[in-house]
Amino acid sequence: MSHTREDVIAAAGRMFAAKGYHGTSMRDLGRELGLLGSSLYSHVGGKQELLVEVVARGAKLFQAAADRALATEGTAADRLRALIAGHVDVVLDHRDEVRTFLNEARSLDAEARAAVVEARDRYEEAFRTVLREGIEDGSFRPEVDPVVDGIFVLSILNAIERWYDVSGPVDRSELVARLHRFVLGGLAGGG
Amino acid sequence: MSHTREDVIAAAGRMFAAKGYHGTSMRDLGRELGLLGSSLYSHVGGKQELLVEVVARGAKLFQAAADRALATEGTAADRLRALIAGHVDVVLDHRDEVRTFLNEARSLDAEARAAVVEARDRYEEAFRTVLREGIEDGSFRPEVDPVVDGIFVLSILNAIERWYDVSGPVDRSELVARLHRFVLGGLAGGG
DNA sequence: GGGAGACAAACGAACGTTCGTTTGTTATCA
DNA sequence: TGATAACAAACGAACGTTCGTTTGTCTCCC
Repeated sequence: MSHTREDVIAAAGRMFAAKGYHGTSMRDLGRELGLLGSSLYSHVGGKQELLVEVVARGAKLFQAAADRALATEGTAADRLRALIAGHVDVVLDHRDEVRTFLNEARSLDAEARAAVVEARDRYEEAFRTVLREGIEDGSFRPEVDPVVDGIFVLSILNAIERWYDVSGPVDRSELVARLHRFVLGGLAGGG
Repeated sequence: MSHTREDVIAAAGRMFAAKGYHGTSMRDLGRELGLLGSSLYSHVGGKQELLVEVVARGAKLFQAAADRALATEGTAADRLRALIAGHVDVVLDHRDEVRTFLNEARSLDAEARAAVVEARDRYEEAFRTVLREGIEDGSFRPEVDPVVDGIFVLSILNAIERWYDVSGPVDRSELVARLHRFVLGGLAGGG
């Protein structure tokens, strides 16, 4: 029973998400797969490369979800609802990559970290765009700031990974419904 | 010119906030103070003790702010506004301790980490209490869930440290005003 | 069909480095 | 003079990584 490069990357995602990049040694990672740390170098160039691979997968998942949501027909509010639902799906279905993407990017070397910053900005731009549309068509308050209020929305979404318990009392659809009410209320309400 | 224990803890707060606990060595920390790493042991028991001290200061600051805000006269909405403004003050005035408290607690050993979890829960309970009061007196929607929506509010607040730029275009009072509108809209609005 | 050669996967030991920490000594100042 | 602060050197452990070697599997040719 042999291991593939993808096995190693998946295990790295699990370990980095649970213990952090610096908290995970190559020997830990090997043990997770029933191997020695040194054996991982048959599949992978090094530890940093593993982090790059996991983070890249996280970035790609978010971007794909945003592209899908932006193609939604209907009002700006509809597209924002789609962005939120898509974000929740990514977080809950790919938790390890998401955690690593959100929390371990600072352990990347300069070049790879710059790519993450750019990917994150492109993703956030999707939210800013929808907010601008919603302000224009009157769905949202005119004093809404696409940048600042966009950050508020993303702050809530990016935190889900830290507290949400899949086997807890709140199921996925209730989570999305509560997010929709809170966020759209925050943007439209009389505050 | 001699250094005090408090100097070392303050420098540790700065370094842990900037580079993380694992990303900061005792030699780095000594250099920050013009000392050797080994010289720090004249003032402090060890690296882990430094983290405990910094995190404890962060926890204390948040709790004191919550106690003050809860003593505010007026409606539940007034007290929530006070909680938010108090949180912003703590974050902006004690950024290093806050960053360390929020991001580096996972590097604490089990005992100290348990204390952090408890402190955080006590702080969040202040928000849940105000939310319950606001639901009861009709300020907030009856479907508001004190736990889940409380997490939403705290997600926004805890993220401020990550993006807010003191010398940027948004000053403190505008930040607080935008937080108030967004959060109270999210809890009261028609969604 | 069966041995020879090629290949990838994994091992186990060792490398150089960095880490947190300890120890013993020196200098400073009340 | 005696405590305090800082230094300098060293410790053992852990780290990421490299190396030479072994093991198992697949392919090709006789």
